[in-house]
Amino acid sequence: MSTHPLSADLPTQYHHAEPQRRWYPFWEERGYFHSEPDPSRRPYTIVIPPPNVTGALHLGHALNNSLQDILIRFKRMQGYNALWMPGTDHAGIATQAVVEKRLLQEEKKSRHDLGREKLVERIWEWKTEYEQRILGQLKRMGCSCDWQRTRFTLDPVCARAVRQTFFSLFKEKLIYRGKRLVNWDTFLQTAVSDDEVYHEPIAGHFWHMKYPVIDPLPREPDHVTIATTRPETMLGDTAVAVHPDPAAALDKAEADLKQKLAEAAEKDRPDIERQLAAIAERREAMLPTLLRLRDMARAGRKLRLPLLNREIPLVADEWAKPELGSGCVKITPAHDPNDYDVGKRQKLPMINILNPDGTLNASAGPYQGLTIAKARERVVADMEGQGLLAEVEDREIDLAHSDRSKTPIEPYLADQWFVKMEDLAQSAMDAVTDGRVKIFPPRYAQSYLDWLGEKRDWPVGRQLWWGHQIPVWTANIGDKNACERYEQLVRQWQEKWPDVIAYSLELDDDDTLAAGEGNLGHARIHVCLLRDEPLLVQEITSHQFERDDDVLDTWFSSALWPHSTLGWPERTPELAYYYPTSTLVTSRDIITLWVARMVLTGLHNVGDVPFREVFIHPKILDGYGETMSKSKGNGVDPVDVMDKFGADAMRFALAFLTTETQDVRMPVEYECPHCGKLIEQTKKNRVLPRVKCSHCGGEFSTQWASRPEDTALPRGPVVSERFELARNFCNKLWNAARFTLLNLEGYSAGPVADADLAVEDRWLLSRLATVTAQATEALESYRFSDAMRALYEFAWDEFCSFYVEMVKNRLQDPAQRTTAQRVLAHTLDTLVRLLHPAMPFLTEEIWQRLASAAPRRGLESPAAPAESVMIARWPQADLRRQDPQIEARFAYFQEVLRGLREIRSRQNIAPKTPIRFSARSSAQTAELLEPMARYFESMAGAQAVAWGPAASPPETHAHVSLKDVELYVDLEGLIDIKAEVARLEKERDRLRQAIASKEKKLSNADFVKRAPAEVVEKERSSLADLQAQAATVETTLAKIAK
RNA sequence: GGGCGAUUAGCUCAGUUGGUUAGAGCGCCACGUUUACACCGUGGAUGUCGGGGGUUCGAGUCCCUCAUCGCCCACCA
Repeated sequence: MSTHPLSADLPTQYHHAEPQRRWYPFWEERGYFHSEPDPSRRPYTIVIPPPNVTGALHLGHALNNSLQDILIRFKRMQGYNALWMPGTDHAGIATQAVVEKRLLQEEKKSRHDLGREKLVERIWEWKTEYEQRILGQLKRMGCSCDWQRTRFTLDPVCARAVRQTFFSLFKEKLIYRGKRLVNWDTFLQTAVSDDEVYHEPIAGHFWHMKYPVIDPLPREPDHVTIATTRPETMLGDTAVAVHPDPAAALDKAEADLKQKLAEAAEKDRPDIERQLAAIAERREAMLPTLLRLRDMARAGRKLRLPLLNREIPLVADEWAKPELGSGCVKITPAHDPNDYDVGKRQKLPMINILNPDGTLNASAGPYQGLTIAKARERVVADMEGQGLLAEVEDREIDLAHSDRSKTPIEPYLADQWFVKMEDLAQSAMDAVTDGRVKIFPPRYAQSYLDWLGEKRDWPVGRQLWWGHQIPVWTANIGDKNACERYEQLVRQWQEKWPDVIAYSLELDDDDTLAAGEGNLGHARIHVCLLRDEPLLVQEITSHQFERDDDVLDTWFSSALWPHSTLGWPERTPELAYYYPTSTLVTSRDIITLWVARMVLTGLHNVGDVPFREVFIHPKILDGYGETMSKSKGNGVDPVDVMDKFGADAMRFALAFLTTETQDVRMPVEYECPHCGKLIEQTKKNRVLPRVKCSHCGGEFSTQWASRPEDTALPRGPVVSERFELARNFCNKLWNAARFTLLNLEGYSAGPVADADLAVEDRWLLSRLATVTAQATEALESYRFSDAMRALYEFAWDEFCSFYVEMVKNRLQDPAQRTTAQRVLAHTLDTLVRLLHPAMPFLTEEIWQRLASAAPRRGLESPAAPAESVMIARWPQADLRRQDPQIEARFAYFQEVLRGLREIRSRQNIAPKTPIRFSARSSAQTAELLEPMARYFESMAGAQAVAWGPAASPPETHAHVSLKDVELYVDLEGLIDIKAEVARLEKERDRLRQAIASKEKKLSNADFVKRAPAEVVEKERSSLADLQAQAATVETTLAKIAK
């Protein structure tokens, strides 16, 4: 139709770039993204999981945000007042680490060279750059966020919420000071969180060392043996423990093992039996010694800590397991969490032996100043020199490393602020168990509940500079009098600045704890300020209060996100209207870190849950099944995908892949900018800033390029064939629209009477009603893949492959053209609305073009369409149009059509050669099929000569057996006997096999007796069918053979 | 060590409450430019549904077990 006036403007391929550029500003300018509280309408609200400003978004984010936008657009079309609250997260350590790393690389400076203020300034610059980039990526994706409300977790609105939350928790004594083992990164000189630590097995040793007993009595051992993988920590030892009742402990261990043995599988038994034997042996060999040591511990006997010559007690504590090692364990309270507990129970001193840079401090005596590695060597050598090294075993150790610096982690205990979780956790658990918060898929509720159920207190401090600084000022207290003085002082301040200051006292657990340089434990008073009242700050600092250097865990501010973004603690209209929000869309790895904490802070601060429903979506994995992350280099920039395939294709593909159980595997390739060929992305090349094309040898840069010599190269985008299905679908839809538009000449709107509808119209409208209902239901229950699949199949297989083909004739017929146009326009209109949430740009492009070709649309009472599909009404499933009889007719029609085409194909009959056929079937089926005769002509070039039970095969024919229909094509002068015989023999074999299997089933007396009668009946009739088919095939074969 | 999930065509995945001969897309083979679309159309080939056991008249689907992979949590003197 190259002569059509519109065709020049309608290329045969959909070009995504132009519509993407055009329609986003169109929507934004009209304010469609913006929402204001409006009590007359129901709100639907989503708060974005704020992306980290660490770097650009990857495909995982693209998935997360595509789904949110699909929901928001869907609900907006359904008439909800839809708000999608956007924003970004400061992401504490992650962001600080990337900026520090860059500082080191580019300027060879550490953060200490720069100082706190300057570093934070640098991070803000980074944040500004990446926030822009992230928001730009979201816009390119078509996200319909209310940008006027964009928040950042460090902006004043969020900061105020953080401050208020911290203050009230502090005041309620839900924030307290405690000791916690921190993962100290000696390279970055900062603590890193547990999830930024990875374990790597390295070859290490297990050293057995002897600690002499001081003045052993007769019959007492003169030393105890302990074992360790970290011998240098002995310098911080303050006791050795032995079990208080080793005999009972051994009994229990034995009983447990026996229990296990009883339940164990055959192959595990030898191992358990070995362990049991070991315990028996131990009881024999070691129990007397352990009992004696226990008695010595009770008697308060002391050991001499070698090398430092410190006296340390032998204590009785259950932490020492008689079934392990020597049965005795060294206690280093300041460097091991379990030992810390022992230390507290036994009131032991706690000696920190480390400096922040990982060297040993003064507590290490002669080893002061050494690095840990050096100290380890020296300690081992010195112990050996004194004859105190009993044994060295080789052993593989799972050593903790910092994810940021790749250096080993040194654990030590430090003062930390904790949030007491007992009641808060319980409230969050209740919210899920009683259904106020629903989690989809439901199995994830389990991990949520399990994690909260442990009610572990939440350490909220981080030794960083980037974040919300903890609003606590601390003064050391010298003595009891000073304590009273301070309390009095604070009370005065409280009178002067009511509700702005709270305080707490931190007293030593025990005055006998060792104090001094580098050691833990002294009394302090803490004050927490709701805001930085200048006079008050001046006042407290003048009394030797110093502000805590640490900042809050980044999750502390994100925990408040649903209410802080709405203005809490102000009682804003937004908070009243939009809170609780409707749906949270996130990934499973932060259910505990984030989702659970939002629920508990929401309940604590606002008194209600933050959201009604949580949808947990799959994770995007690379071709190796690994999650995408920056450190692995396997992240894919959605912009690459959108450049090549378009935003609509990317969104549709991601939603199409979002099933309930399966992660999304996404093997990717580089596309060479020189030759256009694809190069597989491997573990090796995915981290490189430049890659050499294996086809043409040309070099190109990747997303990791930062040096000028790399960025100067042409960029090789990362692509994946997994988007092709969606890209092709976009094109298919575009062409369906193109066909419609090219055929709407002379279109006039007007009501369409049922009597005017052709059979294919009624079929299409019936299917459309069903698909509308399916898609709506699927989206409402977060079954994105089902929704996309239903629409894809309807659009492609039904609308394009059948309806469009069938309607072509009628469009040529002036008498039928009008109705055909109206149905066509209406269906495209509906389909475009259904697809809009997933494919916003393409659907808007079609919508706008359709608006000029068919300015009024609809079957019953045509009306002008909305000015944008984005604000058009979501289609209502018109269930009255569902017509099972028509659908049954079509099922037969499609089958016969397929049969005709199959015969044509296997007989190599040219498409233009007309054929004639007979279809033998029941009268009922014939009645359904007969009216379709003209479509067999137009769509398969086949003319029907006979229908019904009496239809007989022509002399020479090709045959195919369909459900309820025997189809014969007259092959007079056309037959390819060889092809037909081969085909029929194959068919015969297949039928024989099926018959045999059915007969076997039906000859099974149990089956006939026990299976429901209808199932048996179905099997019987199906067998009869198969036998009839087989008979026909046999006769045909016999005939042809002649 | 505990928990969750996965394992179905060469690849990536669907498969409702167990019930005819297990599906899709890509890829592959053959044919085809039929006036929306080659990012297309028509047809075709391709599966011991991870292994083993069990329940059942009947198992891809339910139970047990083993294996492999992934994720979460805990621990590692």
